[in-house]
Amino acid sequence: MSSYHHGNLREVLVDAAVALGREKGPDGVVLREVARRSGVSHNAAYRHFADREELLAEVARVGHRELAEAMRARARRLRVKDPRERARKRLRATGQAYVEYALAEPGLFAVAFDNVHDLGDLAGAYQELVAALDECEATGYMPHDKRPGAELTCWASVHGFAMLYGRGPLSGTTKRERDADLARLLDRIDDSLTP
Amino acid sequence: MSSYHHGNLREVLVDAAVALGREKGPDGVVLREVARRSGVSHNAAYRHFADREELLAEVARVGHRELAEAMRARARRLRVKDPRERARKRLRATGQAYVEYALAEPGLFAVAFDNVHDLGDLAGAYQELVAALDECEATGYMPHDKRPGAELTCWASVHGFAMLYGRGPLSGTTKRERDADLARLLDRIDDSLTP
DNA sequence: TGTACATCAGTGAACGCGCGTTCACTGATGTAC
DNA sequence: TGTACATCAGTGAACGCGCGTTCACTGATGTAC
Repeated sequence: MSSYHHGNLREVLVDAAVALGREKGPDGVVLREVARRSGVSHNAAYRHFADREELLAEVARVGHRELAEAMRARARRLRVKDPRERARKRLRATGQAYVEYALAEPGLFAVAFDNVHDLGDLAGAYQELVAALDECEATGYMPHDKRPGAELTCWASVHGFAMLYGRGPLSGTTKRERDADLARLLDRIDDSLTP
Repeated sequence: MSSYHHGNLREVLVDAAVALGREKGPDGVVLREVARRSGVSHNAAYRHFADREELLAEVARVGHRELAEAMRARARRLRVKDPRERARKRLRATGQAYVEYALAEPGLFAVAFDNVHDLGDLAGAYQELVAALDECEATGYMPHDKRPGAELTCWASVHGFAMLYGRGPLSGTTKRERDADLARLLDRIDDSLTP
């Protein structure tokens, strides 16, 4: 299978780098280890990437994509008829997916978060939040005057939660308790956006 | 001044390490650089600390102390008579101080946050938040059923904000806009905790 | 169909860097007598 | 008051580590004729 001319070494390298990112976070994505895992000499990567940073950016892109997809997937699963109730549930699902992805993939999430060069890098996830909030407003679940800037307050809450319970000071919390805390956080977001 | 036997080298080392932490964050606290800045050979620190981690823990303690003090100072400055209004303002002040410290001292904040070994390390700052929330409840500003777990939702919001606008993806925001966004975040926290 | 040759994708050795940590040491200090 | 000596707080050299990156190279591939 492995001829001298590899053919798809680039993909293999990215895969290995992503795996390292998952396991060890940003500092774990080390060129020499990536090469080792790809069964290739330690400088072969330079045929495909200018430097380490370029490879890391590729890993970050995978993280961005996965996060956005996790959020979309969860929204898609919703089966609620009443439009306002649907909007509410969708917003919750969005936040929940964000936190759960960050906690399930702390390494990759950290790489993704540390390597946002353009805000567009987060467009996928961000647009999912925007859409959820738009739906809340459109259905009348959220009053118009609460709409401006709602992205930022929601994002901050949910992101902070992920940090505190992920690598942070509350990482020792049991899953049971953490789930309850997350539910309460989402309740409070609801409260803050409704009259 | 500097005799061979230094006398207060330990303090000098901690000061240098704190300065490095402020400037460059956790990875910047490097034993050899600390020694260089203290005008001492690179292994002298081993007379005072078992290893790098022990020194880093000391830097973290300074961060914890400063954060707590910043929060206390801001609460002390309040001059409001009406008890409920005072409680409300105090909670805001607490959150604002947290964010402002994190943004003003990103390096030290990161060291402090990364080196929480015991939750008690954050006791100073945490108790300040607890006290503010207790006052909100005691004065009837916050209904009793919103009290449980309020620490966590407040902390998450404010911490997430600091992350997003600090080193994070929103670090490019102007101070003017950031202040407005923070004010709105605090508004929403208010909304979420009041009937 | 066969062959010369340019191009491409790998290799292996080496460089320079900075780090944390350990070791045997030495100069300064304080204390017992 | 002076001196021997234990103790302590520094020093300088060295080790081993792993990294990113560069260099001259070589083997494989595809193409032009």
